Amino acid sequence: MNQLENRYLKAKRALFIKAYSQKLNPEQSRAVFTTEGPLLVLAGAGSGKTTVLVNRIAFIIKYGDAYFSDAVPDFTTEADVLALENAINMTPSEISQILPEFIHRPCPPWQVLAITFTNKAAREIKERLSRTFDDATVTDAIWAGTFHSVCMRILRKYGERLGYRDGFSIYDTDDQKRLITICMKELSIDEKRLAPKAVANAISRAKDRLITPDEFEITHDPRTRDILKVYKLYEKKLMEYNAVDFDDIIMKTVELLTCDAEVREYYQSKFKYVLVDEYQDTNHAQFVLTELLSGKHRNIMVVGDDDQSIYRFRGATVENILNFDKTYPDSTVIKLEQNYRSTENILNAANAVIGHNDDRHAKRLWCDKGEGEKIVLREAYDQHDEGRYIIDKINRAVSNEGRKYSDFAILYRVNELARSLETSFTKSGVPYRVLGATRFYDRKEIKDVVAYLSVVSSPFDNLRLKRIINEPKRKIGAATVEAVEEIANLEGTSMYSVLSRAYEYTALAKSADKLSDFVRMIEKIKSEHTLPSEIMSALFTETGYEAMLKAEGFEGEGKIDNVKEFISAAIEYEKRCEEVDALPTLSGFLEEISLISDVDKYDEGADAVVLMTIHAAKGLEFPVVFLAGMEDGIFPSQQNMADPAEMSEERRLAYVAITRAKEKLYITYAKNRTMYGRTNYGILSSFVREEIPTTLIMRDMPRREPPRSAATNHYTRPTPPTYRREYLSELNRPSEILRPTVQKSKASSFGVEQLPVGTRVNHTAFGDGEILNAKEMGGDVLYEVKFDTGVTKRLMATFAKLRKI
DNA sequence: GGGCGTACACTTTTT
DNA sequence: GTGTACGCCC
Repeated sequence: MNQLENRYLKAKRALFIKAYSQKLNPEQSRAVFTTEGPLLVLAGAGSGKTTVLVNRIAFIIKYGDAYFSDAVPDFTTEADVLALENAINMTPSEISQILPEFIHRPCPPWQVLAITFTNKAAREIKERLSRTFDDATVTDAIWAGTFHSVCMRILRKYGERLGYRDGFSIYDTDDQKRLITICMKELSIDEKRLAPKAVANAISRAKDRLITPDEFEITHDPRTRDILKVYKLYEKKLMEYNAVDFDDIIMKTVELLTCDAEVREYYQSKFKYVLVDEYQDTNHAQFVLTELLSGKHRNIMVVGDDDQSIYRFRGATVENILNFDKTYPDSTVIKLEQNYRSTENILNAANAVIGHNDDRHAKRLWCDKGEGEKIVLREAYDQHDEGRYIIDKINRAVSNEGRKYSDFAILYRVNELARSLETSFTKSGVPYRVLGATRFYDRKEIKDVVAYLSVVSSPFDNLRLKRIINEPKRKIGAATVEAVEEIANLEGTSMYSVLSRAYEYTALAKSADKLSDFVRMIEKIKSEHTLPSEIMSALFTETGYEAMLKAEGFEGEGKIDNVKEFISAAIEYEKRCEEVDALPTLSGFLEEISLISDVDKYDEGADAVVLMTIHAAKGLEFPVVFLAGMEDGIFPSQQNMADPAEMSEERRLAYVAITRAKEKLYITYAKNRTMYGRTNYGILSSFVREEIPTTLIMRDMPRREPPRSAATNHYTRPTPPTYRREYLSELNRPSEILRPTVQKSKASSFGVEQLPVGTRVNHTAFGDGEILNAKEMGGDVLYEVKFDTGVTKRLMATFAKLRKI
């Protein structure tokens, strides 16, 4: 390389860094500009990982590999180089005017693939990119999606090469367990000796590791023999039913890319740049998948934090991130250690805990935010006392410090803790939402509608057919269904095919009318409608499902509302398709709803406290975090306390929990806790007791102990918060707040204004509803409100800011 | 074939 | 404490 070329490259690099890294720190800039070759970015919690991902994609699309390629344009002259060298003194905007003229080698957006774990993360990347590119077609062309959605896109296109037929179904863990139970029955394997759940888990772990039934190892444990038998039959049935489970979505895509050279070549050429988020949580199958997809150009960038690997129980292997530099000896490794989220006290606590783990990439988070407040530790008498304490702290901060309810998150190790917390919240009237407790798509009525849709979409789906063939009751009993299944097995056809020819079989003579009616009904709906929402509406009424729910009365009404909400989700899906000029299809809609989770729907806009597990909170941040149930046996979990590898994972989970907090962290634990109907005595978690330095902690002592009536479920009013004027205006709520003023409620002997039964009201968290019942209680009013979402809540007037509509 | 009563299970769960 | 799954009986 001659002198001129050297100067050219040097000047170019300096300029790019100056022009494009204004908002980035030096490590972040390096990660953005290192576009070529394998790159590992170790991004600590809150270190601006998404910023790097988004900027890097934008940089690649705008400038491609120009910057780091050693190519020097032919036209480079002494004058060009001088111009570049002089440009270093220019302002960034002046530079950006000059640069594109010199070096401009954009990468087409469809050559970029960004893989995340959650839809939320994918959506965030797309949203931030759309702010960079005015042209929506650019953002739409980038493949940014979850592992599963990316693979489904490939499978929908080439799945037929593996034997899948149009409209194949996606089985969730519930369907998977059902099918495994069916297989075990067929194989006469005793469910008492071998739990279907354990088999499901074993098969999932095998698929995570790309182990086919042929490669499945039988150990000295006799149960592995049975597991293998089930695995084989399960696979056979999945194929027959034209269905994949969640693990198949990855595994079958790997199989396709491995075995089909044409498909592999197509995608390997297509994806010039591959970016993988949350790499520490990838399993072996996902590791191989990313290897395959990036195999040709080798421009693979992985971002992650080995300290935040918390899905080992689902097959994630931290080794993928720990060994990346060994897998790719020519890789670049960049560490992001500056944290932009939390204060020093919080970070030091997190660092202290995670420091007890070995076998990790050494790194230490730092920040320039200052010490901040100490971590508040509170011992509660029991779970009710714990709930009251948390609510009291929230109410005080909302009244006195100008906090919003949405500034608070309550995190816990197990969903079970949400139960008692929810009771406390309902009584207090503080708006709250529980994430992940009962998932919308896990509701029976929704799953039934999905089953109907699956039958319409794919006639081979026997599992879903069996779910709804007699729901609502059509007098088609288990014996008939079994006979149909047997015929289908003998003929090698689907049950639906047998149903459509029911009169041909003497064995079905008695029920042939009913079976034919069923098929005729499905076929009629199929022929009359094409839009998912129309099919759903037709199914809902014509199958008699709606009538069945109506007959259920009160509870059925809620279910009807849920189905209607589900239908509106389909309408929204159709609208979205229209926007991008795509055809709305039933299988497309079914795919979308199969691959969506609760956290994806977490709406940061609503002003309500959010309750969720630590797992669900990963990737999120909150000004104030309460870490509840911090007792040995709960966190760390009893089951994991003996195993060092599991303890490391618990510790990483604690690290994730602590680093969610931006300004203030509360840790609470209860001396007595009733769980699953049993009361246990608890002591403070060893993570706090032994690992967080006491200098970072301030103990908040209860005023008296034990609190009066703490053991009973009695409601004790928290200190009445004084609401500031500004608070009301902040909420931008012009209409009257239907809450007695503090003065009024103190003067309880005069009673409080009580809304008549039947009044329509609005609640910040639960939406609109109707008052079912109103009862005076201790100078306050306890309302029972049925919300339009179907839930009925009991709320105290003083705290539930109900607004008359 | 449907309804009711009694066991039993119950970490975490991005998809 | 609560939800679900299965078995028994009508």
